[in-house]
Amino acid sequence: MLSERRLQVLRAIVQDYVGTEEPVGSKALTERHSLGVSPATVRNDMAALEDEGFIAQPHTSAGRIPTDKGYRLFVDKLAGVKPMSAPERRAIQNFLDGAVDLDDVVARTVRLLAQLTRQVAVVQYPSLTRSTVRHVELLSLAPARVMLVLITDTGRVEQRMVDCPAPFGEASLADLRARLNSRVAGRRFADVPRLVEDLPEAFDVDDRGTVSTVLSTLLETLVEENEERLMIGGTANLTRFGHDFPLTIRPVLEALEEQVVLLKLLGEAGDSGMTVRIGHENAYEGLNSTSVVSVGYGSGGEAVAKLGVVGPTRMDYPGTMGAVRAVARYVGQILAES
Amino acid sequence: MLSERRLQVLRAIVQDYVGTEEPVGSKALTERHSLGVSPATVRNDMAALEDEGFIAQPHTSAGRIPTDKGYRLFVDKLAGVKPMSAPERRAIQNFLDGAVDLDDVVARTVRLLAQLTRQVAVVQYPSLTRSTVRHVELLSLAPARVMLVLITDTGRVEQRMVDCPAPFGEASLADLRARLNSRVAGRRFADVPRLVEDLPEAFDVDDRGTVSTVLSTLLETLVEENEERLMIGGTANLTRFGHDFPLTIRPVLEALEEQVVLLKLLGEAGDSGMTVRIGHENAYEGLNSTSVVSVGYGSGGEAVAKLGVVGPTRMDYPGTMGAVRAVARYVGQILAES
DNA sequence: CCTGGCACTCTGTCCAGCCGAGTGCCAGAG
DNA sequence: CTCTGGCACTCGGCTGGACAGAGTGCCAGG
Repeated sequence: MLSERRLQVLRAIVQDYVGTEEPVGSKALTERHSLGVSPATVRNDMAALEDEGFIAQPHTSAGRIPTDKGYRLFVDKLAGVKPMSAPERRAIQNFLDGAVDLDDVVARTVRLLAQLTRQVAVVQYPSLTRSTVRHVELLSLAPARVMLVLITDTGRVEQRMVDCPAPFGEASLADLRARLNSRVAGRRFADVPRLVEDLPEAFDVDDRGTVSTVLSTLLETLVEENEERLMIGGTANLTRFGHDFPLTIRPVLEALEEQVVLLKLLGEAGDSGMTVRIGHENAYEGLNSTSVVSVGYGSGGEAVAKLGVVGPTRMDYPGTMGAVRAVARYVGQILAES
Repeated sequence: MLSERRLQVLRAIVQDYVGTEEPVGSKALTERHSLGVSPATVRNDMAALEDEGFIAQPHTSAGRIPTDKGYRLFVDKLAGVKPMSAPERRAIQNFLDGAVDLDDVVARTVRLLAQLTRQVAVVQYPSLTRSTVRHVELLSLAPARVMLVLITDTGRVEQRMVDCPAPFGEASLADLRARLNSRVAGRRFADVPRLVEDLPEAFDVDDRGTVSTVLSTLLETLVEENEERLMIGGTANLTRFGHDFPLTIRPVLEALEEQVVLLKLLGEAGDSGMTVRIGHENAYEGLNSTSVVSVGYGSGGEAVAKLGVVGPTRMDYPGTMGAVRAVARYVGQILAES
């Protein structure tokens, strides 16, 4: 096991490297942190840390930089989450309070996170399946054409066109609308399939085909992967990545465009509490030199979606984690109010 | 006026520079294009073109590169729009045909444009004010809380929460819904303010306040600037910009994040036909080294919104213009069908 | 008006050499 | 057993000079 001082050395290395973006040497360390020992001792400690794989040298005779494993230890044991200051918290709240609808909430959240962390922000829309049905609306657009609109308690709205196999009268439509809402309103979307299973049976034979079509469109809308949406922002912050970034930035931008990749990334993160994935811990190759900090948010106790940031492994973990947590908390409040 | 040959020289310079990304010299030009004259002659022509401001040298004794003015002349006089090939057109159509709703249409369009042009794609959602009302829905969420949902003929859906000054009964709500739809359904959003002006008068005194509140929320939703949305994609293509791009890419990413800037940019472009803005012709400073190719699209004859691409001034104008035009045409078709 | 020739300019690159930061190891002190 | 100071060594990055290559402008002649 590593001695207390060696852990302190590691902490100092991470902090300095995050600050200066340059490999840190033994002498600089003793000058900037009062470790109470000489550079030579620190050198021995560094050699030990390197043996254990927590730090590495870019070249012989350069300072050390933390490895992914080093950051991991730092995040798990050596650093806490830095809480936001009171003015920061107020600013967050004010900024989010002005939103007019869910799109606006998500858009503002993305901007806010990107600004606070100076990194790329990712915010998932509240999941349909984990939300509650507020209302299902059916509109007749043509004799055999219906628009289906789903509204959740988090304010999310989805619409789908349905081409009916047979003309569908206004009366039948109203009937279906009423029956549907009385069964599912206030219930969780996840339960909807079960709740509407036998609905066609209540209708005339003529209408059953149409009712089934409408219901199957409804169920399709709820299929995971299709129903997940997200918004990203702050990509301009990628330019602060490093000096070599033509090669670094490219795969990251590509990953960000692939919503599937991002959704998977967020999906893999733990469901409760904050998750930090460092460098190679990310399954997607393009993100091997980035860290992802994510957390679930929701209107009540349960998370309805996730949000987080993507940044260089060399990031200010305590600060970033603090910002992510605070934003998630306030977004949850906003959603609960709406 | 420039002689025919000098225009050909300019065309050749633009083509070569776009292809190689390197300043082009007189010798290379005569080798790659059969101009029928010697390098020395071309040198004289180049000197003339430089005097007129169409080309420039990065340094003394380097080849020439086109200026913004040079590209302008190229686009206006020397190059046409390269039509898409039949297979390309089929691919576009197939790709867009799979969309399930408007968000999906826009998302697919962005991806498609980005892939075809290998540049950053920008697609504006169909403008509310230029669309036609398909339906206005009102949902009672609480005694004094109403959700307003607008649906356009282009498939766009907007929702807003309305806090009513007084409780509003189901009957009144149904009444308002019916009256509202009978007045505005099928009409253009731009006409809505005029059409609903006197609506409160038809209601009981008790309900007038609520009706007015609902209507003013409806009108606010239609205010330009708020109602415009857009989607961007293909930012990873920015990495192909140039070798120096830490500085180049940054302001572009920032501009892309500022939706206001982009909307203004698209708004300034001519309403009909394709618009090409080259380098400094763009009012926004961050985009001074990029060109923007945009065109309106719509379900019928009239444009309901715009789409386009943002790329380096050194871009393949004929090909880009061809792709943008073709995509706009097919998106229009898709919207007309839905 | 076009062409071939010529002198000139400038950039990018390559190489050598130097400096500085940082390391590893060792012997000695506490 | 741990810490410290000293010392030799390594290596990357910067500097300066030299060089080659590409391209230009100009001029005299066809």
